[in-house]
Amino acid sequence: MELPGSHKTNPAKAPLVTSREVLFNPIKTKRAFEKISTEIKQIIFKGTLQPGDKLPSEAELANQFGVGRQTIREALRLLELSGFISMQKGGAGGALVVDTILNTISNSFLDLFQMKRMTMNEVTVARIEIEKMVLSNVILHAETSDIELLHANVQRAREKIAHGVQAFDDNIQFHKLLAKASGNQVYVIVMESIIAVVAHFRSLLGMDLELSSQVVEDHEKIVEAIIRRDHDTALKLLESHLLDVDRRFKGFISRQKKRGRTEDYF
Amino acid sequence: MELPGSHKTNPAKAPLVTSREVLFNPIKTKRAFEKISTEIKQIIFKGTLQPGDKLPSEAELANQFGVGRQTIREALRLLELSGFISMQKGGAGGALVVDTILNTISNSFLDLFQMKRMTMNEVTVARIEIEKMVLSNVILHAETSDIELLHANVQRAREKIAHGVQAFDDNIQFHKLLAKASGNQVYVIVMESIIAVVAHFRSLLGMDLELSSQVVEDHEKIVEAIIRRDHDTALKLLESHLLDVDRRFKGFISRQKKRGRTEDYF
DNA sequence: TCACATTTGTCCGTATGTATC
DNA sequence: AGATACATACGGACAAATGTG
Repeated sequence: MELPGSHKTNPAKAPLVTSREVLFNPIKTKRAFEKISTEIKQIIFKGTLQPGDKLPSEAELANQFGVGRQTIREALRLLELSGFISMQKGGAGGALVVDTILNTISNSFLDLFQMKRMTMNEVTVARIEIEKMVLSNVILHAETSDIELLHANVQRAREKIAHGVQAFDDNIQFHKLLAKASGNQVYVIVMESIIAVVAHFRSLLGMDLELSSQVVEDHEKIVEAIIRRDHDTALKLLESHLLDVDRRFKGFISRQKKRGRTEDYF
Repeated sequence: MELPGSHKTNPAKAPLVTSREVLFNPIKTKRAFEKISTEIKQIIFKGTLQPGDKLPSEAELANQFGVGRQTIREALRLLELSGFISMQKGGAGGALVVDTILNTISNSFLDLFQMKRMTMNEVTVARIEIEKMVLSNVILHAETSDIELLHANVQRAREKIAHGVQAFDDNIQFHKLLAKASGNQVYVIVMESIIAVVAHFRSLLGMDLELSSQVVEDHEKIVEAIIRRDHDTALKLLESHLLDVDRRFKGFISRQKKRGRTEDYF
């Protein structure tokens, strides 16, 4: 791994224009830790540093970049929150290159919900349309291996229900697998984000075994329709499934409102 | 504003379970700056701190939380990158509460693209389907004020073209306005993210005036169809517009490949 | 099992640049 | 223009965690 040379106190504040085609240079003069963060990010983009690799220790990075350790640490915070590295304490610890960017996006999406920049109603409406679109793609060109994953998911969930255990995580996972089966990463990301909000919301409400059981049944029928490549039936099943879950959500809410809870999510 | 009391050296590592329904507490013991970050985030969620408000100075925050300034700084980095605050240096400076979460999501989405976790082809395919869906919503229930914004956008772009100036930003903005006109924030976010990738890609290629001009013409026709509430025509126009832009992208790429550039985006 | 080395996490003091009044 | 207040950054120090011999 190669890291750029050192330059203390930022001599003469050189332009340092490596990017091309940038009209109107950013107003904000980049701070040292930002430069270092983007520098390391570029190295990861280039593939020189890959998930699994380890960055040098903070002290060494400070040496190589010619800055203090505090600056390095703030740069690492950026990379960590962006999903590029994960920190590990102790002897053989350090900054490990990972790729959890997807997670980062879901978290920010959830932040938007908690900032009340979107309502649960908007999420539901968009979710139904998007998920139907995804399902169309799945039926058109899903690989059998992906369909098998869906099938396995439902089986696992069924067994849990049979043992009186909730299948919360599996039910969430089902929709992620659906997006994956579409073969388009963009859908995976969008679905993951939307599902994060739904999961958050559901965990606020609490789930009972009966609902979990109903959900698994719905999922099972959808998978069967997918296997038969029965486009229309699959879409109808999905829509009624999502609408049903939505109704249950709203039922929970209205019952809670009567007990004094006034948070409005819809 | 109220900030929690101080407690140095984390006495006895108390469970501190404020969240309900959390089975399997997180493996990673939260670090001080993470706790402080989520603490402040909660205050913002609650509405006690709103965009426009200012946080106390780093020194004061360090006092109130009973930690060192470095810890506060790292917490502020998290909040800054998450889009909750923006730092301002100088006399009356400090941490200003803002809401640029949307921006954060677009940036991460772009990161995924640069990590080659998705291809330009996937983006285009998903974009066409999603944007058609958005447009359907626009025609069904867009407010006239939103349609006027679309109209004004096209007019502004036309004037720029007439003066021989590119309308890059306006052309990008058009699609964001379209999402806004759908009335669903979820679509706004998804569109913003996808458009961020498209804009990045386009800036890599460079644009000529002729393309910009063609784009504006397409947009204008789409707006006209929206005003007439002509659903089918609008969707057809949009699809051919997006496919056309995609063809031009691919044309650029194949010409560049002949000149030795081998980056594969599709 | 125990000591040791390494590395992150945290604190303090200090200096500097910068925007505001 | 000068004073002030603040973020930015450096360096040294110690605590805590974790793997290793």
